[in-house]
Amino acid sequence: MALDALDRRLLEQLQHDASQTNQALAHAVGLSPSACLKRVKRLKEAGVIVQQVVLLDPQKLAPSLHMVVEIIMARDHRALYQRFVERVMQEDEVKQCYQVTGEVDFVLIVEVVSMEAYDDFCDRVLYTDDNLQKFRTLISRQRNKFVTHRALS
Amino acid sequence: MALDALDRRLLEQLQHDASQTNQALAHAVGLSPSACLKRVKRLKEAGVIVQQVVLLDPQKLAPSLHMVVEIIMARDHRALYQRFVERVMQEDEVKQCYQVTGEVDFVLIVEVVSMEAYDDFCDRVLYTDDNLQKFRTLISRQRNKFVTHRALS
DNA sequence: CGTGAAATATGTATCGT
DNA sequence: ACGATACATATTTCACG
Repeated sequence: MALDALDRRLLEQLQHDASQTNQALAHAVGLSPSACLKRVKRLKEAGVIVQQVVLLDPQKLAPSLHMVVEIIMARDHRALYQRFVERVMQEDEVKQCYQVTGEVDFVLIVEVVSMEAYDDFCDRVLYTDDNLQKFRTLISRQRNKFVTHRALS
Repeated sequence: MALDALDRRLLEQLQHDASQTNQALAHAVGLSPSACLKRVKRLKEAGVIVQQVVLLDPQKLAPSLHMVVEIIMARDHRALYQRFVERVMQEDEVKQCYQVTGEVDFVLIVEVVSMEAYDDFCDRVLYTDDNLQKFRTLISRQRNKFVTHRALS
Protein backbone atom coordinates (compact mmCIF):
# COMPACT_ATOMS: atom_id res chain seq x y z
CA MET A 1 0.00 0.00 0.00
CA ALA A 2 1.37 3.38 -1.03
CA LEU A 3 1.45 6.10 1.60
CA ASP A 4 1.13 9.69 0.44
CA ALA A 5 2.14 12.79 2.35
CA LEU A 6 -1.24 13.02 4.04
CA ASP A 7 -1.07 9.43 5.28
CA ARG A 8 2.37 10.06 6.68
CA ARG A 9 1.17 13.15 8.51
CA LEU A 10 -1.68 11.17 9.97
CA LEU A 11 0.61 8.37 11.12
CA GLU A 12 3.06 10.89 12.52
CA GLN A 13 0.27 12.38 14.60
CA LEU A 14 -1.19 9.08 15.71
CA GLN A 15 2.14 7.65 16.71
CA HIS A 16 2.47 10.44 19.24
CA ASP A 17 -1.12 10.85 20.30
CA ALA A 18 -3.88 8.49 19.35
CA SER A 19 -6.28 9.85 21.94
CA GLN A 20 -7.17 12.98 20.00
CA THR A 21 -10.59 13.05 18.37
CA ASN A 22 -10.98 12.51 14.68
CA GLN A 23 -11.95 16.16 14.36
CA ALA A 24 -8.77 17.37 16.01
CA LEU A 25 -6.73 15.00 13.90
CA ALA A 26 -8.45 16.18 10.74
CA HIS A 27 -7.72 19.76 11.64
CA ALA A 28 -4.09 18.98 12.46
CA VAL A 29 -3.41 17.51 9.04
CA GLY A 30 -5.73 19.81 7.11
CA LEU A 31 -8.52 17.48 6.14
CA SER A 32 -12.24 17.30 6.74
CA PRO A 33 -13.27 14.88 9.50
CA SER A 34 -14.85 12.45 7.08
CA ALA A 35 -11.89 12.29 4.73
CA CYS A 36 -9.61 11.91 7.73
CA LEU A 37 -11.68 9.10 9.16
CA LYS A 38 -11.68 7.27 5.84
CA ARG A 39 -7.91 7.42 5.63
CA VAL A 40 -7.37 6.23 9.18
CA LYS A 41 -9.81 3.40 8.57
CA ARG A 42 -7.96 2.47 5.41
CA LEU A 43 -4.64 2.48 7.26
CA LYS A 44 -6.08 0.13 9.85
CA GLU A 45 -7.59 -2.21 7.28
CA ALA A 46 -4.36 -2.26 5.30
CA GLY A 47 -2.56 -3.33 8.46
CA VAL A 48 -0.29 -0.32 8.56
CA ILE A 49 -1.79 0.57 11.93
CA VAL A 50 -1.53 -2.67 13.87
CA GLN A 51 -2.69 -1.69 17.31
CA GLN A 52 -3.71 1.19 19.51
CA VAL A 53 -2.50 1.06 23.08
CA VAL A 54 -1.88 3.11 26.20
CA LEU A 55 1.62 3.34 27.64
CA LEU A 56 1.92 3.32 31.42
CA ASP A 57 4.42 4.99 33.70
CA PRO A 58 6.59 2.21 35.17
CA GLN A 59 7.24 4.39 38.21
CA LYS A 60 3.54 4.45 39.06
CA LEU A 61 3.23 0.68 39.02
CA ALA A 62 4.68 -2.07 41.12
CA PRO A 63 8.43 -2.02 40.50
CA SER A 64 9.82 -4.39 37.90
CA LEU A 65 13.18 -5.32 36.45
CA HIS A 66 14.25 -5.14 32.85
CA MET A 67 16.91 -7.52 31.62
CA VAL A 68 18.80 -7.39 28.37
CA VAL A 69 19.61 -11.02 27.57
CA GLU A 70 22.16 -11.93 24.93
CA ILE A 71 21.92 -15.46 23.66
CA ILE A 72 24.46 -17.55 21.78
CA MET A 73 23.20 -20.67 20.09
CA ALA A 74 25.19 -23.86 19.77
CA ARG A 75 24.35 -24.44 16.13
CA ASP A 76 23.18 -21.97 13.49
CA HIS A 77 20.34 -24.04 12.20
CA ARG A 78 17.16 -22.57 10.84
CA ALA A 79 14.70 -25.02 12.35
CA LEU A 80 16.34 -24.80 15.76
CA TYR A 81 16.25 -21.02 15.60
CA GLN A 82 12.63 -21.12 14.61
CA ARG A 83 11.78 -23.35 17.51
CA PHE A 84 13.53 -21.03 19.91
CA VAL A 85 11.77 -17.98 18.52
CA GLU A 86 8.39 -19.60 18.88
CA ARG A 87 9.18 -20.70 22.40
CA VAL A 88 10.36 -17.29 23.42
CA MET A 89 7.56 -15.34 21.74
CA GLN A 90 4.89 -16.99 23.82
CA GLU A 91 6.51 -16.04 27.11
CA ASP A 92 4.89 -13.00 28.67
CA GLU A 93 8.11 -11.86 30.29
CA VAL A 94 9.75 -11.46 26.89
CA LYS A 95 8.79 -8.02 25.67
CA GLN A 96 11.15 -7.85 22.71
CA CYS A 97 13.16 -10.33 20.70
CA TYR A 98 15.82 -9.35 18.16
CA GLN A 99 17.63 -11.81 15.95
CA VAL A 100 21.07 -10.32 15.46
CA THR A 101 24.28 -10.96 13.54
CA GLY A 102 27.74 -11.42 15.05
CA GLU A 103 28.85 -13.41 18.06
CA VAL A 104 25.46 -13.11 19.64
CA ASP A 105 22.41 -14.69 18.03
CA PHE A 106 19.46 -13.24 19.94
CA VAL A 107 18.85 -10.26 22.16
CA LEU A 108 15.82 -10.36 24.40
CA ILE A 109 14.31 -7.63 26.52
CA VAL A 110 12.76 -9.42 29.47
CA GLU A 111 10.64 -7.82 32.17
CA VAL A 112 10.13 -9.53 35.51
CA VAL A 113 8.80 -8.60 38.92
CA SER A 114 11.83 -9.83 40.83
CA MET A 115 15.15 -11.59 40.63
CA GLU A 116 13.43 -14.81 41.66
CA ALA A 117 11.02 -14.45 38.79
CA TYR A 118 13.99 -14.03 36.47
CA ASP A 119 15.60 -17.18 37.84
CA ASP A 120 12.38 -19.02 37.14
CA PHE A 121 12.31 -17.61 33.65
CA CYS A 122 15.87 -18.76 32.97
CA ASP A 123 15.16 -22.22 34.30
CA ARG A 124 11.98 -22.55 32.33
CA VAL A 125 12.97 -21.00 29.02
CA LEU A 126 16.72 -20.75 28.67
CA TYR A 127 18.37 -23.63 30.51
CA THR A 128 15.95 -26.10 28.99
CA ASP A 129 16.72 -25.25 25.36
CA ASP A 130 19.25 -27.76 24.11
CA ASN A 131 20.49 -25.57 21.27
CA LEU A 132 21.29 -22.70 23.62
CA GLN A 133 25.01 -22.57 24.24
CA LYS A 134 25.47 -19.54 26.43
CA PHE A 135 23.68 -16.44 27.56
CA ARG A 136 24.58 -13.23 29.31
CA THR A 137 22.24 -11.04 31.32
CA LEU A 138 22.59 -7.29 31.55
CA ILE A 139 20.45 -6.04 34.41
CA SER A 140 18.85 -2.69 33.72
CA ARG A 141 19.15 -0.20 36.54
CA GLN A 142 17.05 2.28 34.69
CA ARG A 143 15.17 2.63 31.43
CA ASN A 144 16.03 6.14 30.34
CA LYS A 145 14.11 6.16 27.12
CA PHE A 146 11.34 4.15 25.53
CA VAL A 147 9.50 5.40 22.48
CA THR A 148 7.42 3.44 20.04
CA HIS A 149 7.21 5.72 17.04
CA ARG A 150 8.99 5.02 13.78
CA ALA A 151 10.28 7.38 11.16
CA LEU A 152 8.20 7.32 7.98
CA SER A 153 10.92 7.41 5.33
CA MET B 1 -1.95 6.36 43.78
CA ALA B 2 -3.43 3.03 44.76
CA LEU B 3 -4.80 0.85 42.02
CA ASP B 4 -7.68 -1.45 42.84
CA ALA B 5 -8.77 -4.52 40.92
CA LEU B 6 -11.03 -2.45 38.67
CA ASP B 7 -8.21 -0.09 37.73
CA ARG B 8 -6.00 -3.01 36.89
CA ARG B 9 -8.64 -4.54 34.68
CA LEU B 10 -9.05 -1.24 32.88
CA LEU B 11 -5.31 -0.88 32.35
CA GLU B 12 -5.06 -4.49 31.22
CA GLN B 13 -7.68 -3.79 28.58
CA LEU B 14 -6.27 -0.46 27.48
CA GLN B 15 -2.75 -1.79 27.17
CA HIS B 16 -3.98 -4.22 24.58
CA ASP B 17 -6.61 -2.13 22.87
CA ALA B 18 -7.09 1.55 23.50
CA SER B 19 -9.29 2.02 20.45
CA GLN B 20 -12.40 0.55 21.98
CA THR B 21 -15.14 2.96 22.98
CA ASN B 22 -15.74 3.87 26.57
CA GLN B 23 -18.97 1.90 26.43
CA ALA B 24 -17.25 -1.26 25.27
CA LEU B 25 -14.56 -0.80 27.88
CA ALA B 26 -17.16 -0.24 30.60
CA HIS B 27 -18.94 -3.40 29.58
CA ALA B 28 -15.69 -5.38 29.46
CA VAL B 29 -14.82 -4.57 33.05
CA GLY B 30 -18.37 -4.51 34.37
CA LEU B 31 -18.92 -0.83 35.05
CA SER B 32 -21.34 1.78 33.86
CA PRO B 33 -19.93 4.02 31.11
CA SER B 34 -19.78 7.07 33.35
CA ALA B 35 -17.98 5.31 36.19
CA CYS B 36 -15.60 3.81 33.67
CA LEU B 37 -14.89 7.19 32.13
CA LYS B 38 -14.19 8.72 35.52
CA ARG B 39 -11.66 6.03 36.34
CA VAL B 40 -9.84 6.30 33.02
CA LYS B 41 -9.72 10.06 33.41
CA ARG B 42 -8.33 9.66 36.90
CA LEU B 43 -5.66 7.25 35.66
CA LYS B 44 -4.62 9.78 33.05
CA GLU B 45 -4.53 12.66 35.48
CA ALA B 46 -2.55 10.62 37.98
CA GLY B 47 0.01 9.96 35.26
CA VAL B 48 -0.42 6.21 35.33
CA ILE B 49 -1.51 6.37 31.69
CA VAL B 50 1.24 8.40 30.06
CA GLN B 51 0.36 8.25 26.42
CA GLN B 52 -1.94 6.69 23.87
CA VAL B 53 -0.37 5.71 20.59
CA VAL B 54 -0.79 3.57 17.50
CA LEU B 55 1.77 0.91 16.67
CA LEU B 56 2.67 0.45 13.01
CA ASP B 57 3.69 -2.64 11.09
CA PRO B 58 7.39 -2.21 10.21
CA GLN B 59 6.88 -4.47 7.19
CA LYS B 60 4.37 -2.05 5.71
CA LEU B 61 6.73 0.91 5.95
CA ALA B 62 9.99 1.79 4.31
CA PRO B 63 12.53 -0.76 5.57
CA SER B 64 14.68 0.19 8.51
CA LEU B 65 17.44 -1.33 10.59
CA HIS B 66 17.44 -1.94 14.31
CA MET B 67 20.73 -1.96 16.15
CA VAL B 68 21.42 -3.12 19.66
CA VAL B 69 24.32 -0.99 20.85
CA GLU B 70 26.30 -1.88 23.95
CA ILE B 71 28.32 0.93 25.40
CA ILE B 72 31.20 0.83 27.85
CA MET B 73 32.16 4.07 29.51
CA ALA B 74 35.71 5.05 30.40
CA ARG B 75 34.86 6.29 33.87
CA ASP B 76 31.88 5.51 36.08
CA HIS B 77 31.06 9.05 36.99
CA ARG B 78 27.57 10.27 37.65
CA ALA B 79 27.78 13.63 35.93
CA LEU B 80 29.38 12.11 32.84
CA TYR B 81 26.70 9.43 32.71
CA GLN B 82 24.03 12.06 33.05
CA ARG B 83 25.48 14.07 30.21
CA PHE B 84 25.55 11.00 28.00
CA VAL B 85 21.97 10.09 28.84
CA GLU B 86 20.76 13.56 28.01
CA ARG B 87 22.67 13.57 24.75
CA VAL B 88 21.36 10.21 23.73
CA MET B 89 17.76 10.82 24.74
CA GLN B 90 17.33 13.69 22.38
CA GLU B 91 18.41 11.67 19.36
CA ASP B 92 15.46 10.46 17.33
CA GLU B 93 17.25 7.31 16.21
CA VAL B 94 17.54 6.15 19.81
CA LYS B 95 14.28 4.39 20.59
CA GLN B 96 15.33 2.86 23.89
CA CYS B 97 18.09 3.42 26.40
CA TYR B 98 18.85 1.06 29.30
CA GLN B 99 21.42 1.76 31.96
CA VAL B 100 22.74 -1.64 32.95
CA THR B 101 25.10 -3.23 35.43
CA GLY B 102 28.12 -5.36 34.60
CA GLU B 103 30.81 -4.93 31.99
CA VAL B 104 28.49 -2.93 29.81
CA ASP B 105 27.13 0.43 30.97
CA PHE B 106 24.40 1.27 28.47
CA VAL B 107 22.33 -0.64 25.98
CA LEU B 108 20.65 1.35 23.24
CA ILE B 109 18.08 0.25 20.71
CA VAL B 110 18.73 2.41 17.68
CA GLU B 111 16.62 2.51 14.54
CA VAL B 112 18.01 3.88 11.28
CA VAL B 113 17.03 3.86 7.64
CA SER B 114 20.36 2.53 6.39
CA MET B 115 23.87 1.55 7.29
CA GLU B 116 25.05 5.00 6.21
CA ALA B 117 22.57 6.59 8.57
CA TYR B 118 23.99 4.43 11.33
CA ASP B 119 27.52 5.50 10.50
CA ASP B 120 26.38 9.09 10.73
CA PHE B 121 24.75 8.38 14.07
CA CYS B 122 27.93 6.80 15.44
CA ASP B 123 30.05 9.72 14.25
CA ARG B 124 27.66 12.27 15.64
CA VAL B 125 26.73 10.70 18.96
CA LEU B 126 29.14 7.97 19.96
CA TYR B 127 32.61 8.81 18.64
CA THR B 128 32.31 12.37 19.88
CA ASP B 129 31.63 11.47 23.51
CA ASP B 130 34.92 11.65 25.38
CA ASN B 131 33.81 9.40 28.21
CA LEU B 132 32.81 6.62 25.84
CA GLN B 133 35.47 3.93 25.88
CA LYS B 134 34.11 1.26 23.61
CA PHE B 135 30.91 0.15 21.95
CA ARG B 136 29.68 -2.93 20.17
CA THR B 137 26.88 -3.05 17.63
CA LEU B 138 24.58 -6.03 17.21
CA ILE B 139 22.71 -5.68 13.93
CA SER B 140 19.18 -6.95 14.09
CA ARG B 141 18.19 -9.15 11.20
CA GLN B 142 14.68 -9.38 12.48
CA ARG B 143 12.53 -8.12 15.32
CA ASN B 144 10.52 -11.16 16.30
CA LYS B 145 8.59 -9.63 19.11
CA PHE B 146 7.73 -6.17 20.34
CA VAL B 147 5.03 -5.62 22.91
CA THR B 148 4.46 -2.60 25.11
CA HIS B 149 2.23 -3.90 27.86
CA ARG B 150 3.39 -4.39 31.42
CA ALA B 151 2.22 -6.82 34.03
CA LEU B 152 0.23 -5.12 36.81
CA SER B 153 1.57 -6.99 39.82
C1' DC C 1 -12.75 15.40 -0.84
C1' DG C 2 -16.41 18.27 1.48
C1' DT C 3 -21.21 18.96 3.46
C1' DG C 4 -24.80 17.99 6.45
C1' DA C 5 -27.83 15.01 9.04
C1' DA C 6 -28.64 10.69 11.58
C1' DA C 7 -26.56 7.48 14.78
C1' DT C 8 -23.38 6.95 18.63
C1' DA C 9 -20.52 8.14 22.14
C1' DT C 10 -18.83 11.21 25.67
C1' DG C 11 -19.28 14.05 29.60
C1' DT C 12 -21.94 16.01 33.52
C1' DA C 13 -25.28 16.55 37.08
C1' DT C 14 -27.91 14.24 40.31
C1' DC C 15 -29.37 10.62 43.05
C1' DG C 16 -28.77 6.35 45.59
C1' DT C 17 -25.95 2.94 48.10
C1' DA D 1 -16.44 7.68 48.26
C1' DC D 2 -18.12 5.32 44.37
C1' DG D 3 -21.35 3.68 41.05
C1' DA D 4 -25.86 4.14 38.29
C1' DT D 5 -29.24 6.67 35.69
C1' DA D 6 -30.60 10.17 32.62
C1' DC D 7 -29.88 14.03 30.00
C1' DA D 8 -27.10 17.56 27.33
C1' DT D 9 -23.24 18.03 24.42
C1' DA D 10 -19.89 16.41 21.14
C1' DT D 11 -18.24 13.20 17.86
C1' DT D 12 -18.46 9.69 14.49
C1' DT D 13 -20.22 7.95 10.37
C1' DC D 14 -22.58 7.72 6.05
C1' DA D 15 -25.19 9.10 1.85
C1' DC D 16 -24.83 12.45 -1.46
C1' DG D 17 -22.96 16.30 -4.26
